[in-house]
Amino acid sequence: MGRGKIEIKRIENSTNRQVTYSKRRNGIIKKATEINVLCDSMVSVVIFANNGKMHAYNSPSTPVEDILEKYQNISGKRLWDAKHEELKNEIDRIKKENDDMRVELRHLNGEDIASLQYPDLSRLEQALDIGIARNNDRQMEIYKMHEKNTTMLQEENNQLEYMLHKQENEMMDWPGRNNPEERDYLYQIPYGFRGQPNQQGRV
Amino acid sequence: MGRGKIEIKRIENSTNRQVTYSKRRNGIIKKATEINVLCDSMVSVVIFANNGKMHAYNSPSTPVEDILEKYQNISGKRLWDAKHEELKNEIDRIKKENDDMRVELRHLNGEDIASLQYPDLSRLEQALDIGIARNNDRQMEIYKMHEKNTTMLQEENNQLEYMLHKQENEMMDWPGRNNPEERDYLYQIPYGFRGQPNQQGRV
DNA sequence: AACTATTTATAAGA
DNA sequence: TTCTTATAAATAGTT
Repeated sequence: MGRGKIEIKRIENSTNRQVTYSKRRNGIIKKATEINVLCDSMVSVVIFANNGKMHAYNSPSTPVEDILEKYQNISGKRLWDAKHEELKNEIDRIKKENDDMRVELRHLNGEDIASLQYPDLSRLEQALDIGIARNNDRQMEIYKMHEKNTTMLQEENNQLEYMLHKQENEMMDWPGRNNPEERDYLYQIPYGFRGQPNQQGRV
Repeated sequence: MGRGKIEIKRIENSTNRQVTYSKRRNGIIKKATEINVLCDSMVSVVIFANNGKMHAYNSPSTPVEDILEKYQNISGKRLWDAKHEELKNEIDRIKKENDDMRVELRHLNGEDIASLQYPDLSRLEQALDIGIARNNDRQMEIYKMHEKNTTMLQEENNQLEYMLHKQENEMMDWPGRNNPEERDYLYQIPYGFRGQPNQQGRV
């Protein structure tokens, strides 16, 4: 399209090439904007001239826009690689931490200790002893708490029984005192309403 | 360029839009190859159709080629994201594993157990007991080995002493038996040559 | 997917 | 570069 037909091969005349580049570059970018508008498609065009200068078109607000922008940025690839490298390094680091802990756990469970020698063994024993001691403390704590609760329940029970008997005695002088249904009434009162025993220390 | 002029705005007729897209897409890509050849420039064109399908052109052997290729690859963006996602998921997974082990380790060390209740506590105690037992076994094993080694050394010593006395007695009838220098000779024989005591069981 | 009348892009020239 | 313009190429509407 032009005054004459041209073969599609490198234009040797540098000035000519430069001019053609400029014209056709505009042409492509115009076409890109057009297809974007007409067909509602995302387009990205990047052209690097012979001299290194870059021109680009990105259809606006497309999901790829920023990504391609990053890539058009010279450091794009490196950024990507760096991110990967970073993530991989983190994985390696955590994996190592993981392995170390796994070994320690196995040792604490008494596995794989056939090769351990003295300083390590006694360190391990010490750790286990501390664990046992603290576990015992905690168990004792729970035991004491249970004991306390039991005592409290017992007290509650006593009080309950006392009230029951008091009620029975009082009912001797009331009408219906010989009616068993009425006497069972106390048992139907929900627990929470039967007076307020000390509730501190409950779990 | 066509039977009639069209306004550059979204083509509402879907079929029409699809056809126009297809034609113009080919046009742009043709132009891209042409400017690449004619002007020796690097070009990259990526077009995403409305329906999500992607077409792309990359001028061959440009420095950015492989970068953009990744993007122009249909799953390019998704691959990238997927790779990142994958790595991040792995990190999360390992981190979780890590945390679990850390908690277990702390529990075995008797830390953070103030909130533990019974089933867990006794399970922990059991694990610790097993650890202690195996640790003891190992320590006993090492102790026995030491004992054995000591016994062996003692035996060696006895044998050595025996040989020494035997030598002394024999030397009574030899010339130079009163020469102290000659009697010290035995002590200078390297240990390994003084007979062959049982060496099994050495560490 | 082909055709073709027209529009558009652009090669060459200024 | 930019403008001009003859002509090649692209493509809208049609089949």
